[in-house]
Amino acid sequence: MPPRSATAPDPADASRAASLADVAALAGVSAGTVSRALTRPDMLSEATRTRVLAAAERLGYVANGAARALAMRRSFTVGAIVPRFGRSSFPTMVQALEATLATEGYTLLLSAPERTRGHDPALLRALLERGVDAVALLGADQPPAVFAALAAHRRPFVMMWEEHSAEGPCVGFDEAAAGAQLVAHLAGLGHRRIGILSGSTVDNERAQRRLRGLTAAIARHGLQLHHAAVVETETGFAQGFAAMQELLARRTPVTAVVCANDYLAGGALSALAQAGVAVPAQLSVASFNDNDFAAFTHPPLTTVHLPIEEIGAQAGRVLLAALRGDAPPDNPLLPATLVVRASTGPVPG
Amino acid sequence: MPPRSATAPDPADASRAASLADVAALAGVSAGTVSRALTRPDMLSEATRTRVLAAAERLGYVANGAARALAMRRSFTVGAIVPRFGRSSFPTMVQALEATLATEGYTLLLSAPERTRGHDPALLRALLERGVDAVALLGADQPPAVFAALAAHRRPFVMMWEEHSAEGPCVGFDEAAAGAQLVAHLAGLGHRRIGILSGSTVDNERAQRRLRGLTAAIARHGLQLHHAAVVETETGFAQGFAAMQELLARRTPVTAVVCANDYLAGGALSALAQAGVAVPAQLSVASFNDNDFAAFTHPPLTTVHLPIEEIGAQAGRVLLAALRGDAPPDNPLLPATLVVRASTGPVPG
DNA sequence: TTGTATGCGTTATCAC
DNA sequence: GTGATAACGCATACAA
Repeated sequence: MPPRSATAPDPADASRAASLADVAALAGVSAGTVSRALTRPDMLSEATRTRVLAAAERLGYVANGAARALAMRRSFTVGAIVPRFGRSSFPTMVQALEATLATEGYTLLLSAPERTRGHDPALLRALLERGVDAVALLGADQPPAVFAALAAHRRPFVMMWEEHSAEGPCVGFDEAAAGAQLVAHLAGLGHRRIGILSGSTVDNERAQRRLRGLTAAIARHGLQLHHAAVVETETGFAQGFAAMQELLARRTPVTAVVCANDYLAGGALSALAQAGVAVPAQLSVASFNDNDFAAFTHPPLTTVHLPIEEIGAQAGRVLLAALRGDAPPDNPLLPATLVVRASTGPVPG
Repeated sequence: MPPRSATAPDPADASRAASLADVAALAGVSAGTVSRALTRPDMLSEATRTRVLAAAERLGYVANGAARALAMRRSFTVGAIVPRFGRSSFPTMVQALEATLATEGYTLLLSAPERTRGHDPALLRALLERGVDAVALLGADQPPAVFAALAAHRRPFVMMWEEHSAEGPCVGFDEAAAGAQLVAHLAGLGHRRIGILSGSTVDNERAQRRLRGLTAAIARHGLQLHHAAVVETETGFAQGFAAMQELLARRTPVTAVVCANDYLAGGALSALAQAGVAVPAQLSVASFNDNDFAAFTHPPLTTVHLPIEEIGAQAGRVLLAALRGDAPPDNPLLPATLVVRASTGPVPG
């Protein structure tokens, strides 16, 4: 609910923006005709259409979306709630979402709350008030009120970066399979003792799932994972740097480390370089690749590559189909790809 | 203009969302009273207020923003057009903008076009149709039609990441001063021959200004800049990697390289490490710091630090002041700070 | 093909 | 303090 305190920029400005009626007057037709000229050009005669269009052009007419939304009961706007937006790979995803929605005339209304506001149901409410036709969410880990509100307002929605949910359609990749690829690769190289640099799992289902997938795969391969070899930290270059320093300080006898993302891994590699630990001669490092610079660290990182942009694009397609009333598109888990690079090698000794 | 082809999700759904009238009926009051209960609680008697609020709660009432925008002639929405969003430091800036606007109840309507759509006046038109009360732009390098439309619709606007413009208020930092700090630092270390890894200047005023500032400072210090020592490339880790390889291949006798941002610099450092060039023993590297991981590369980068988030926050303040009808806030160029780290050192030999 | 009339859900201006 | 009532600007069903 917007505050009532603010004062309007031009409360009672004499010259307001041109309306349909203004255009109609100038063109010498009725308002209805102008409306049709703009939205169903083929319903008009060539002559009046060009006359109306010229008038609209001359007045610099821009439709009033609020009035249109009110009349049509739809806004051609899609809301997205993406917390912790500024420090992540999400912008890429969101841009892809935006591009896909734009193909059918939809505009993205982005809610990019800071962490603390991340799960505030008021965010969705704000979006609904804005009249969004559909909503894209990050993950399925939402307050029940969110799904209730979505259902009450009959708004199609999709959960991005999520595998499955009883609540509705999800777009994501198979985290467990991705982690398993990483672990299998390391196991194949002979590594038995593996460390993990995990993203912070508090209040973050995605980080939790990623960590679970890794530990499960490690167990499946009969490898060892000392809890002292798992460092959990916020995502980021700096955090990866510190986390690796922490891991080194603990002197756990791991021969390989898996990082939950390439920001972390980049920082970790820097810490290793600074500490004089040779990669992969003394320690192998592998990582999930969220941000596409894994290939350009030194040494280049072995990663599982995740199609981030594709999540946004696919999420857009899911929503568009729902908005059209079409059957939902094929929506499989997106495949993650193992890319072996120089940062992993055989066990030392 | 949205396409007319799409069909509504629930064209004539029997149970539509609760409206003011519904709440009024349930509470046994008039619609006007409900409106007041929601937006000016103090104008009502304690009794009716609680009754109305309870009714609204029970019906899960959410205001219709389109109707409100139509009646109030304002939407409490601010538009932002930020091209090339996915691969940059802009998300940080946008999140700060969003946070600042949220303090006064405004929502951000983000237009994040790909490069090719970046200067399309249709983007602004879409935002205006959506009824935004104000607009944040990236840079002053906009088609004239943009400023004309903004003026015609009397929409306050601000240009982010921009120093000065006759068109309106700008928020940015002093690129030339920042570059000068970098060059002065290198000159002080004895470097005479300097190379530059620039962002792509085609169609990018910010990259151009950054490059100009650097070359001017280099000239001022009487240093040498061979044109062969300037490599221009898209921003990104991968691009920095390739650009540095290119620079090395050219065998220009530079002793220091300045990178236009830390993504580029990170890639460049990786290329140097891979090529066996010691930093800074054989080559010094310094950089603009857009993304805050300069401290964690190996070696850590000497940078000028740019307060990216502050741009968004300040831009938000400028807009809010204009929306309030207040005088514009003090809006000085944001200061850039030189941070000397291990990647720069004296001239070899 | 075009004009007319009505409704969309709020806010705001009056009366009471 | 509260209830009618008139905009707000557009889309659309229906009439012409």
